[in-house]
Amino acid sequence: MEKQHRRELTFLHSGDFLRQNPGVPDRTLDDSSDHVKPQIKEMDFFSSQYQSHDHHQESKTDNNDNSNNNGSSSFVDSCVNIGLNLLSSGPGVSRSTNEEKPVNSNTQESALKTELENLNEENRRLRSMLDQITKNYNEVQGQLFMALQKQAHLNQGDQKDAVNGMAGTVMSVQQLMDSRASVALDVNEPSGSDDKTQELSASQENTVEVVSIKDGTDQTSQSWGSLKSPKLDQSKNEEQASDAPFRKARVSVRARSEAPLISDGCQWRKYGQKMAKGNPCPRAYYRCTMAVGCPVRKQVQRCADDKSILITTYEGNHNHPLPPAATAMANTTSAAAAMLLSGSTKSKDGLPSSAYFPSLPYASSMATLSASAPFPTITLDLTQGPNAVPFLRPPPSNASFPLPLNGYPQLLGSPMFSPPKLPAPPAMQLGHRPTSMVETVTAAIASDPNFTAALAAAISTIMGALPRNNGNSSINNDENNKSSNGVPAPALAAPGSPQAQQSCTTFSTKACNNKPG
DNA sequence: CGGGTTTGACCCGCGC
DNA sequence: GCGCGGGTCAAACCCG
Repeated sequence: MEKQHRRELTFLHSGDFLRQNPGVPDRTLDDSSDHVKPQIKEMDFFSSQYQSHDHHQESKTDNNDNSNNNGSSSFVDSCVNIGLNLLSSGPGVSRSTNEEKPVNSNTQESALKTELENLNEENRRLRSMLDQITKNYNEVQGQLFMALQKQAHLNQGDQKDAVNGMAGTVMSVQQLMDSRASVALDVNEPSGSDDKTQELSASQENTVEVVSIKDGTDQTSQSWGSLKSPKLDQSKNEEQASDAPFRKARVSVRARSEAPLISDGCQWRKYGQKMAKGNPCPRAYYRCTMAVGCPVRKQVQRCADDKSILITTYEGNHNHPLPPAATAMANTTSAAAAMLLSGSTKSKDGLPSSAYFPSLPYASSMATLSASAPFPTITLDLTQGPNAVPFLRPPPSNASFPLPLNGYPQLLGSPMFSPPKLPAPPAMQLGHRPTSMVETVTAAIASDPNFTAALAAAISTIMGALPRNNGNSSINNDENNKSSNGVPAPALAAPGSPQAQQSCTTFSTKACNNKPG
């Protein structure tokens, strides 16, 4: 019976209103198995009304429930319209039926009562509808990612040889950060990766194809100034002014590769190089040159401990469409970043829990926060590849976010979904930017525990061989629910490099990373 | 010649 | 205030 709703969802979910329920994030895609909880936390204005009238409606409740279960399709159909009406007209939804009849007070009273009842009924229906839609939405989302994963597998199969592990390094930051949050995505190539692959070719279109929907509108990029030409200080100043406090979000990818540079689907221009303290290897600075003024920059540096590991750190938002190859990782990383920043998706420790990676049998998520880090950082450490032993780390004892992650709702330029979840802070309007489809999807993924699915998809690409068994496990609801409840966060990331240690949060597929000691 | 890289200088934030 | 380190700039250089 879900299918019937799916259609509605396809367009409904593009909006954010489904997301405005705090309750939703806790559920993941895979609701089917569990709870179709009638309780809807999301719509406050509904709930308030609902509560007040609930007793009235109890008798009717059953009817509605029945209709809900049985005649859902028609129900939903009508509800969609109703919802629209309701939004626009508020309390007057059904008023039109009986109004404007100046009568005596008694009549008015009765009329009001009738009206109230009607409203209550409608509220009930809307609630039910929302519930259904929410559920369906989650399901569709899950299916979507499953499909994407499958696609990724197929693609992987095609270019397995060429890509082999390389894909992992494919990445680009579609829209990372506006905020100071920093997300590190550590992707060390699977051991299979060959040294020969000098240029890591992006595995096209695998994975998160969904995201490949070009936005091109992203613009965002408030953070970094123009490409070179300091003269463009105007824009620079504006940008700085607008998001100076938020500009530090990052995604860093650790790839095990001998190649000096990772081809991630974007074009980069080197603008600087510097020796970093504590690392014999120089750090190179790159700017995205795929579009003029693209604010995205990246740093490339080899891990001091393991020079075979290439650490690529991305910063900024692309203000241009990305090739499929670039979008996959971009969205993953952005999702990670969003997740990090999304308070609701974190464990109470403020750390994303392992529950976020139920779909990664070989991945154990590590969430750590370094007090030394100037901003929250997520590190997805995938250095071990699929064969890595999956193990669950004991909950870290540290874990305490020095930074109020909730304070960065606009991360990744995903205002679309942020507002509903978080009280829209002024900053959001500040950095408001048109939300692209990509952003929307990304944000949707990110701000939801379902992020797991996205991550899984991307990682599947990265690793070049995602264990099929539970590609769909990504849609495990319970897991996510737990996570939001503060599941024992996995152990501290044991970043393989000093750099990684700087990161605040680390997700890793490595059993114990490449850390020698 | 245009675009990318190299590299020393400069700027800025932070800690002492 | 000073020094340090990270990040950026931009002239010089290289390459196709």
